Amino acid sequence: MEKQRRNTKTKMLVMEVFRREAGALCHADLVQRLAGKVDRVTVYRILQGFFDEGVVHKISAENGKTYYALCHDCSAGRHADDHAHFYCMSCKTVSCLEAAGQLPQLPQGYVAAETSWFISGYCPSCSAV
Amino acid sequence: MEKQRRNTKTKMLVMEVFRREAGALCHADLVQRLAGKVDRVTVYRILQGFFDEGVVHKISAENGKTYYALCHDCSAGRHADDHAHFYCMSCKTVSCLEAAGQLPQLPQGYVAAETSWFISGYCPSCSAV
DNA sequence: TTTGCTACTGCAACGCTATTGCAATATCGA
DNA sequence: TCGATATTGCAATAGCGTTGCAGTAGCAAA
Repeated sequence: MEKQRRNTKTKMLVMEVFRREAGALCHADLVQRLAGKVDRVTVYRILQGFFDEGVVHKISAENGKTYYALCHDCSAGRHADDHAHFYCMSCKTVSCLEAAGQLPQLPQGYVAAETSWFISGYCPSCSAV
Repeated sequence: MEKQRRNTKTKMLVMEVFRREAGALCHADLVQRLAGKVDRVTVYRILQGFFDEGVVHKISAENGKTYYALCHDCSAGRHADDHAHFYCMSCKTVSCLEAAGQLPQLPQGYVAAETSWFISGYCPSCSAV
Protein backbone atom coordinates (compact mmCIF):
# COMPACT_ATOMS: atom_id res chain seq x y z
CA MET A 1 0.00 0.00 0.00
CA GLU A 2 1.93 2.98 -1.28
CA LYS A 3 1.45 6.16 0.66
CA GLN A 4 -0.30 8.89 -1.28
CA ARG A 5 1.84 11.95 -1.92
CA ARG A 6 0.70 15.55 -2.04
CA ASN A 7 2.12 18.60 -3.69
CA THR A 8 2.49 21.31 -1.13
CA LYS A 9 3.81 24.85 -1.16
CA THR A 10 6.60 23.80 1.15
CA LYS A 11 7.79 21.10 -1.20
CA MET A 12 7.65 23.58 -4.07
CA LEU A 13 9.85 25.97 -2.13
CA VAL A 14 12.44 23.27 -1.55
CA MET A 15 12.29 22.20 -5.17
CA GLU A 16 12.75 25.79 -6.34
CA VAL A 17 16.00 26.02 -4.42
CA PHE A 18 17.26 22.86 -6.06
CA ARG A 19 16.40 24.19 -9.49
CA ARG A 20 18.00 27.55 -8.82
CA GLU A 21 21.28 26.12 -7.53
CA ALA A 22 23.46 24.03 -9.75
CA GLY A 23 25.23 21.59 -7.44
CA ALA A 24 24.26 19.38 -4.57
CA LEU A 25 22.93 20.89 -1.37
CA CYS A 26 23.03 19.73 2.19
CA HIS A 27 20.27 20.13 4.72
CA ALA A 28 21.85 23.23 6.25
CA ASP A 29 22.12 24.91 2.85
CA LEU A 30 18.42 24.47 2.27
CA VAL A 31 17.45 25.60 5.74
CA GLN A 32 19.56 28.71 5.33
CA ARG A 33 18.02 29.59 1.99
CA LEU A 34 14.52 28.93 3.32
CA ALA A 35 15.08 30.55 6.69
CA GLY A 36 11.81 31.62 8.25
CA LYS A 37 9.82 29.81 5.60
CA VAL A 38 10.34 26.13 6.28
CA ASP A 39 11.12 24.30 9.46
CA ARG A 40 14.36 22.36 9.89
CA VAL A 41 12.57 19.11 10.52
CA THR A 42 10.26 19.57 7.58
CA VAL A 43 13.26 19.98 5.32
CA TYR A 44 14.60 16.63 6.54
CA ARG A 45 11.29 14.98 5.82
CA ILE A 46 10.87 16.55 2.42
CA LEU A 47 14.37 15.48 1.43
CA GLN A 48 13.66 11.95 2.58
CA GLY A 49 10.41 12.04 0.62
CA PHE A 50 12.11 13.28 -2.53
CA PHE A 51 14.67 10.54 -2.12
CA ASP A 52 12.01 7.86 -1.78
CA GLU A 53 10.27 9.18 -4.88
CA GLY A 54 13.53 9.07 -6.79
CA VAL A 55 13.59 12.81 -7.36
CA VAL A 56 16.89 13.46 -5.63
CA HIS A 57 19.77 11.25 -4.67
CA LYS A 58 21.78 11.19 -1.48
CA ILE A 59 25.48 11.80 -1.28
CA SER A 60 27.37 11.03 1.91
CA ALA A 61 30.32 13.36 2.00
CA GLU A 62 33.59 12.78 3.83
CA ASN A 63 32.70 15.46 6.34
CA GLY A 64 29.86 13.33 7.62
CA LYS A 65 27.19 15.52 6.07
CA THR A 66 24.63 14.29 3.63
CA TYR A 67 24.12 16.16 0.38
CA TYR A 68 21.20 15.94 -1.98
CA ALA A 69 21.06 16.58 -5.71
CA LEU A 70 18.34 16.43 -8.32
CA CYS A 71 18.33 13.15 -10.19
CA HIS A 72 18.36 12.93 -13.94
CA ASP A 73 18.14 9.25 -14.72
CA CYS A 74 16.63 7.97 -11.52
CA SER A 75 13.21 6.61 -10.76
CA ALA A 76 11.52 5.71 -7.50
CA GLY A 77 13.27 2.85 -5.79
CA ARG A 78 16.01 2.68 -8.32
CA HIS A 79 18.78 5.22 -8.27
CA ALA A 80 21.30 5.56 -11.05
CA ASP A 81 24.02 6.38 -8.62
CA ASP A 82 26.91 5.08 -10.59
CA HIS A 83 28.44 8.47 -11.13
CA ALA A 84 31.06 10.18 -9.02
CA HIS A 85 30.67 13.10 -6.67
CA PHE A 86 33.15 15.87 -6.31
CA TYR A 87 33.82 17.96 -3.25
CA CYS A 88 35.67 21.23 -3.72
CA MET A 89 37.88 21.79 -0.70
CA SER A 90 38.05 25.49 -1.47
CA CYS A 91 34.47 26.62 -2.10
CA LYS A 92 33.02 23.67 -0.19
CA THR A 93 30.50 22.72 -2.82
CA VAL A 94 29.51 19.26 -3.90
CA SER A 95 28.74 18.48 -7.50
CA CYS A 96 27.92 15.46 -9.61
CA LEU A 97 30.30 14.28 -12.29
CA GLU A 98 28.65 12.65 -15.23
CA ALA A 99 31.57 10.48 -16.22
CA ALA A 100 31.41 7.00 -14.76
CA GLY A 101 34.46 5.20 -13.48
CA GLN A 102 35.32 1.59 -13.51
CA LEU A 103 34.75 -0.54 -10.47
CA PRO A 104 37.63 -2.42 -9.00
CA GLN A 105 37.43 -6.14 -9.55
CA LEU A 106 35.53 -7.59 -6.61
CA PRO A 107 37.12 -10.62 -4.99
CA GLN A 108 35.27 -13.92 -5.23
CA GLY A 109 32.07 -14.02 -3.22
CA TYR A 110 31.41 -10.31 -2.93
CA VAL A 111 28.13 -9.03 -4.30
CA ALA A 112 27.85 -5.31 -4.95
CA ALA A 113 24.53 -3.55 -4.53
CA GLU A 114 25.53 0.10 -4.64
CA THR A 115 28.68 1.96 -5.42
CA SER A 116 29.82 5.46 -4.81
CA TRP A 117 32.84 7.44 -5.74
CA PHE A 118 33.83 10.44 -3.79
CA ILE A 119 36.56 12.74 -4.99
CA SER A 120 37.90 15.72 -3.08
CA GLY A 121 39.92 18.43 -4.70
CA TYR A 122 39.49 21.73 -6.44
CA CYS A 123 36.77 22.62 -8.89
CA PRO A 124 37.48 24.51 -12.12
CA SER A 125 36.71 27.95 -10.65
CA CYS A 126 38.92 27.38 -7.61
CA SER A 127 41.82 25.59 -9.27
CA ALA A 128 42.13 28.41 -11.78
CA VAL A 129 43.17 30.93 -9.14
CA MET B 1 58.05 21.19 15.34
CA GLU B 2 56.55 17.73 15.38
CA LYS B 3 54.84 16.72 18.58
CA GLN B 4 56.57 13.93 20.43
CA ARG B 5 54.56 10.72 20.70
CA ARG B 6 54.48 8.22 23.53
CA ASN B 7 53.66 4.56 23.73
CA THR B 8 51.03 4.03 26.35
CA LYS B 9 49.11 1.05 27.64
CA THR B 10 45.90 2.57 26.35
CA LYS B 11 47.21 2.84 22.82
CA MET B 12 48.43 -0.74 23.01
CA LEU B 13 44.96 -1.88 24.00
CA VAL B 14 43.42 -0.13 21.01
CA MET B 15 46.07 -1.52 18.68
CA GLU B 16 45.47 -5.03 20.01
CA VAL B 17 41.83 -4.80 19.02
CA PHE B 18 42.80 -3.74 15.52
CA ARG B 19 45.18 -6.67 15.20
CA ARG B 20 42.67 -9.14 16.55
CA GLU B 21 39.84 -8.06 14.25
CA ALA B 22 40.20 -8.38 10.53
CA GLY B 23 38.16 -5.56 9.04
CA ALA B 24 37.69 -1.90 9.72
CA LEU B 25 36.25 -0.73 13.00
CA CYS B 26 34.28 2.32 13.95
CA HIS B 27 34.62 4.24 17.16
CA ALA B 28 31.65 2.50 18.76
CA ASP B 29 33.11 -0.93 17.98
CA LEU B 30 36.30 -0.07 19.78
CA VAL B 31 34.56 1.47 22.76
CA GLN B 32 32.40 -1.62 23.08
CA ARG B 33 35.38 -3.98 22.96
CA LEU B 34 37.29 -1.84 25.44
CA ALA B 35 34.34 -1.13 27.70
CA GLY B 36 35.48 -0.20 31.17
CA LYS B 37 39.09 0.02 30.06
CA VAL B 38 39.31 3.07 27.85
CA ASP B 39 37.26 6.24 27.79
CA ARG B 40 35.15 7.22 24.80
CA VAL B 41 36.99 10.46 24.25
CA THR B 42 40.38 8.82 24.58
CA VAL B 43 39.46 6.40 21.82
CA TYR B 44 38.63 9.33 19.56
CA ARG B 45 41.97 10.93 20.30
CA ILE B 46 43.95 7.75 19.87
CA LEU B 47 42.29 7.11 16.53
CA GLN B 48 43.07 10.62 15.41
CA GLY B 49 46.64 10.13 16.57
CA PHE B 50 47.01 6.85 14.71
CA PHE B 51 45.62 8.55 11.65
CA ASP B 52 48.10 11.41 11.89
CA GLU B 53 50.94 8.93 12.27
CA GLY B 54 49.76 7.05 9.21
CA VAL B 55 49.04 3.86 11.15
CA VAL B 56 45.37 3.67 10.29
CA HIS B 57 43.26 5.22 7.59
CA LYS B 58 39.84 6.74 7.81
CA ILE B 59 36.81 5.50 5.93
CA SER B 60 33.64 7.56 5.79
CA ALA B 61 30.80 5.13 5.36
CA GLU B 62 27.43 5.87 3.80
CA ASN B 63 25.77 5.66 7.18
CA GLY B 64 27.65 8.73 8.31
CA LYS B 65 29.96 6.82 10.58
CA THR B 66 33.71 6.87 10.32
CA TYR B 67 35.59 3.59 10.23
CA TYR B 68 39.27 3.01 10.80
CA ALA B 69 41.50 0.27 9.47
CA LEU B 70 45.16 -0.58 9.85
CA CYS B 71 47.23 0.72 6.97
CA HIS B 72 49.61 -1.40 5.02
CA ASP B 73 51.27 0.92 2.56
CA CYS B 74 50.73 4.21 4.30
CA SER B 75 53.15 6.54 5.99
CA ALA B 76 52.60 9.64 8.10
CA GLY B 77 51.04 12.40 6.08
CA ARG B 78 50.66 10.28 3.04
CA HIS B 79 47.90 7.72 2.85
CA ALA B 80 47.71 5.15 0.11
CA ASP B 81 43.97 5.39 0.04
CA ASP B 82 43.44 4.41 -3.54
CA HIS B 83 41.72 1.17 -2.71
CA ALA B 84 38.02 0.55 -2.33
CA HIS B 85 36.07 -0.09 0.83
CA PHE B 86 33.27 -2.55 1.12
CA TYR B 87 30.29 -2.39 3.42
CA CYS B 88 28.32 -5.56 4.00
CA MET B 89 24.66 -4.65 4.39
CA SER B 90 23.99 -7.90 6.16
CA CYS B 91 26.69 -8.26 8.81
CA LYS B 92 27.40 -4.52 8.87
CA THR B 93 31.13 -4.83 8.61
CA VAL B 94 33.50 -2.69 6.62
CA SER B 95 36.51 -4.14 4.91
CA CYS B 96 39.25 -2.99 2.58
CA LEU B 97 39.47 -4.36 -0.92
CA GLU B 98 42.98 -4.61 -2.27
CA ALA B 99 42.05 -4.41 -5.91
CA ALA B 100 42.22 -0.90 -7.30
CA GLY B 101 39.60 0.45 -9.63
CA GLN B 102 39.79 3.13 -12.22
CA LEU B 103 38.77 6.67 -11.50
CA PRO B 104 36.20 8.30 -13.67
CA GLN B 105 37.66 10.78 -16.10
CA LEU B 106 37.62 14.20 -14.47
CA PRO B 107 36.23 17.00 -16.61
CA GLN B 108 38.56 19.80 -17.64
CA GLY B 109 39.63 22.02 -14.77
CA TYR B 110 39.00 19.65 -11.91
CA VAL B 111 41.96 18.78 -9.70
CA ALA B 112 41.64 15.69 -7.52
CA ALA B 113 43.36 15.57 -4.16
CA GLU B 114 41.80 12.52 -2.56
CA THR B 115 39.54 9.79 -3.78
CA SER B 116 37.46 7.16 -2.17
CA TRP B 117 35.43 4.28 -3.41
CA PHE B 118 32.68 2.89 -1.36
CA ILE B 119 30.81 -0.24 -2.31
CA SER B 120 27.81 -1.62 -0.46
CA GLY B 121 26.59 -5.14 -0.87
CA TYR B 122 27.07 -8.57 0.61
CA CYS B 123 30.34 -10.08 1.71
CA PRO B 124 31.31 -13.68 0.90
CA SER B 125 29.99 -15.10 4.18
CA CYS B 126 26.65 -13.35 3.86
CA SER B 127 26.07 -13.76 0.13
CA ALA B 128 26.61 -17.50 0.46
CA VAL B 129 23.50 -17.97 2.60
C1' DT C 1 67.11 6.71 40.77
C1' DT C 2 65.25 11.07 40.80
C1' DT C 3 63.46 15.03 38.45
C1' DG C 4 60.85 17.71 35.29
C1' DC C 5 58.65 18.52 31.00
C1' DT C 6 54.72 17.52 28.56
C1' DA C 7 52.01 13.96 26.20
C1' DC C 8 48.23 11.39 27.54
C1' DT C 9 43.89 10.14 29.99
C1' DG C 10 39.25 10.58 32.00
C1' DC C 11 35.40 13.33 33.13
C1' DA C 12 31.99 16.80 32.20
C1' DA C 13 30.04 19.78 29.15
C1' DC C 14 29.10 21.28 24.64
C1' DG C 15 28.02 21.43 19.41
C1' DC C 16 26.16 19.62 15.44
C1' DT C 17 23.41 16.43 12.50
C1' DA C 18 19.43 13.85 12.34
C1' DT C 19 15.13 11.54 14.26
C1' DT C 20 10.68 10.92 16.81
C1' DG C 21 6.10 12.18 18.94
C1' DC C 22 2.25 14.92 18.76
C1' DA C 23 -1.17 18.40 17.87
C1' DA C 24 -2.61 21.59 14.33
C1' DT C 25 -3.05 22.43 9.40
C1' DA C 26 -3.49 21.82 4.44
C1' DT C 27 -4.25 18.90 0.35
C1' DC C 28 -7.13 16.53 -2.70
C1' DG C 29 -10.53 13.18 -4.23
C1' DA C 30 -15.40 12.16 -3.60
C1' DT D 1 -18.18 21.51 0.34
C1' DC D 2 -16.51 17.77 3.20
C1' DG D 3 -13.67 14.37 5.31
C1' DA D 4 -9.73 11.24 5.43
C1' DT D 5 -5.07 11.62 5.86
C1' DA D 6 -0.62 13.48 4.26
C1' DT D 7 2.01 17.25 5.78
C1' DT D 8 3.88 20.77 8.80
C1' DG D 9 5.91 23.02 12.94
C1' DC D 10 7.39 22.74 17.57
C1' DA D 11 9.60 20.46 21.37
C1' DA D 12 12.18 16.87 22.89
C1' DT D 13 15.48 13.24 22.14
C1' DA D 14 19.29 10.41 20.20
C1' DG D 15 23.92 9.71 18.26
C1' DC D 16 28.52 11.04 16.79
C1' DG D 17 32.22 13.85 17.61
C1' DT D 18 34.86 17.83 19.95
C1' DT D 19 36.68 20.94 23.59
C1' DG D 20 38.39 22.36 28.26
C1' DC D 21 40.53 21.14 32.20
C1' DA D 22 42.73 18.86 36.06
C1' DG D 23 45.20 14.80 37.30
C1' DT D 24 48.35 10.95 35.64
C1' DA D 25 52.12 8.74 33.43
C1' DG D 26 56.11 8.31 29.60
C1' DC D 27 60.44 9.38 28.71
C1' DA D 28 64.84 11.67 28.59
C1' DA D 29 68.29 14.06 31.09
C1' DA D 30 70.58 14.94 35.38
